[in-house]
Amino acid sequence: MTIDVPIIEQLPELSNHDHGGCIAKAIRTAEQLCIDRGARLTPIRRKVLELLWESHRAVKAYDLLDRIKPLETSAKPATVYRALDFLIEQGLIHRVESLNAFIGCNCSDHQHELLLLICNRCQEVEERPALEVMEAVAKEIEQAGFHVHRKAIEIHGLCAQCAQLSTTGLSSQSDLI
Amino acid sequence: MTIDVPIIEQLPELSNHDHGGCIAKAIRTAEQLCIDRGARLTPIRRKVLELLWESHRAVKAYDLLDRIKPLETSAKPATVYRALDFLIEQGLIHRVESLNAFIGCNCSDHQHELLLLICNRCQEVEERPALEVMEAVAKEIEQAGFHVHRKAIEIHGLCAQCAQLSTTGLSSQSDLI
DNA sequence: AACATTATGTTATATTGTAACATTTATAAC
DNA sequence: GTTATAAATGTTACAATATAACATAATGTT
Repeated sequence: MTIDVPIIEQLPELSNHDHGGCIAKAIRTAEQLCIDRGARLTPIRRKVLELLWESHRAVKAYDLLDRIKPLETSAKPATVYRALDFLIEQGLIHRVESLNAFIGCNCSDHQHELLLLICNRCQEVEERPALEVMEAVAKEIEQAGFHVHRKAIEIHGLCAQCAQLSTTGLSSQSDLI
Repeated sequence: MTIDVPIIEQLPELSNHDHGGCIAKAIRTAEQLCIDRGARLTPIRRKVLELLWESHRAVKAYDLLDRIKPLETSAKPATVYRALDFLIEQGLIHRVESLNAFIGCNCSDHQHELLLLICNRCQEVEERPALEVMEAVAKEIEQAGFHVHRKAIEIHGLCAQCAQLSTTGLSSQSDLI
């Protein structure tokens, strides 16, 4: 006999901050930004953004779809991918290339060149502007005569808290990806 | 009436170097490395490696499969993915996360932390050790208390030669990805 | 030769993402 | 307000990417 608990419930929740504040702020920011740009944060787009902000984990498109279906019975893959496309265009979310997944973007100053720290244990993703990294990348690129359109800098490993757990012997075997 | 030419034939070939040398060297290196480690560079694995070295472009798994099928009629997706897994484990190729594709690795000294410059026009991928970038990343990560397993640093844009073509007005419209 | 290990064959299916066209909803022009 | 236009969504179908599970074959070890 097994107990059928969604995997997400089994993961450690390390965002021990007022996450409600994160969500509220993200939505408010998105609303204002869309107003300023004359872009339309429709109910579907808004819902996808909210779902992405329910945690600091990257979420897969079909997981979003499963969450939306009960609310919007007509939702299909295209529904979700279109909303994601819109949110990416507006810089409100990021695609995590190495996970085929998406996260809300909290770059306060709309600086969209950043480094993602992806924890293989708790699955949380931290965005860091990492200005010195960006400068070093810019230099390297200039040397190569390359002209940048887009950067994806994704680091996998263990976040500080999960690394702590590992050294204290509480780790599972699944953190060595 | 259309002429049915494989897309790869329509792309500019900018690797105007002795590419045969690249291939030969890569295979020789792989052979020696596998001997040293007691790993088996079987015909399938070797063929996949050779195909990845036919250009400096990232190649998709199913394109590899199409190329292998005529030679190994029993080849299936798993055939290719297993070979790719092996080659990645051995550090002989890279997965390009942002393309879901693969390239031969030429890090001479088996330094496998590197930056990929991916040209959106000619599709060529340049690996660069980018030591200063890696140092900056290491610092940033240390500040975050993060423990690295794996890095994916992928820059999309135009390589020097394609950028040149763009400014001289020979560009297509498809290079702004 | 017998056994264990590794690699490959094979079937089926899961996951991720797009194309194409129809319909609806919102915005702009009159 | 009605009409024209554009934007967004609905819908169907499918393409592209990837893995699981188990069977068979090849290789290495004793």
